[in-house]
Amino acid sequence: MTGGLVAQSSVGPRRLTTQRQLVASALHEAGRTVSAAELFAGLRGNNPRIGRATVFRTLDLLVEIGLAQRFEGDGHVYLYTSCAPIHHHHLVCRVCGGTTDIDDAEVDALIRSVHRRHDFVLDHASLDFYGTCSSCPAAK
Amino acid sequence: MTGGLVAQSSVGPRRLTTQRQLVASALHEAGRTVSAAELFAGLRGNNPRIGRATVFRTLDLLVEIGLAQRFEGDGHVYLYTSCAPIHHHHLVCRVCGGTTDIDDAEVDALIRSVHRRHDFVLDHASLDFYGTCSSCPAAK
DNA sequence: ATCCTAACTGATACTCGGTATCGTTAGCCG
DNA sequence: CGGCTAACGATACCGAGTATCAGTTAGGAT
Repeated sequence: MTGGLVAQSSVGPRRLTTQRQLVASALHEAGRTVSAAELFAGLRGNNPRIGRATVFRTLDLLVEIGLAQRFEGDGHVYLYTSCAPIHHHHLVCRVCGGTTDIDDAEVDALIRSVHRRHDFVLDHASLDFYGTCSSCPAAK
Repeated sequence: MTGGLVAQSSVGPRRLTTQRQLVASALHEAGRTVSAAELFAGLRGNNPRIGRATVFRTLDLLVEIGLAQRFEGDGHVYLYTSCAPIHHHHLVCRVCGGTTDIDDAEVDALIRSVHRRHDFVLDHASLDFYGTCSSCPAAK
């Protein structure tokens, strides 16, 4: 693994601040997809001295270095989930916000097939699927 | 086919207004994914008497009756494309905005497989893929 | 240990896509 | 034609995300 909260030459040094640790651990402890606003509200509850902008900035950073993944939420909201810094695909439940990893091979087969048949390069980052997991009522 | 611009009992009568025809034809003539704002700007150029809210309302309506499809744009923007009122999946090029239909069978196989293996009901509406088509430089 | 500097922060103002409201306009059925 | 009411345009509003900026602080240099 090459990244982390403290890194790296080409973009300038990064600093491990308490706010960043707070955001990262809050995201990790959530254990499901959460919105930036949700995370901010939770963090404010415990520690009033953290700014809204900082939460957005830190989430961007976490995504950039691969410690979080960003999803499209329903109403123009970004949702985030903590994840290992290797690429994989997700099933995202629209009801409970839970995520499940998908077998890469399955999806990669589709990607190859699509590429072969349509001359189209899929953007892996967006290959996440949305639906309802079995333990949720089909609310909506 | 059961829907159209003029329909239907259970939700009350719908009216075929000039604005709706304008929006629908503008979307159809675009021949690619467009944002509501883009569509609004184009329509205003030709006909100053059309409201922003009407464009949003009409696009919602078109999606509802199946004459348009909504995609997640990049920065919390909805993108729309005109389409036949039957369900199918798309490849959406992030560079040129073009769309290509995907063979349903291919995707349905993945859906079935995912459902069998993960107890997860995929929401068909969101099964659109984003990437770069072969005729676009990999800008970004 | 302390100093220095630039990365980082919180507060706040802003942008902008989408929605709600409301008085007016105009389909469509009789 | 006349009336009912869906749909309209203008405008105010909302809320997520971004930009700005003066103050703060991590962390390497001394």
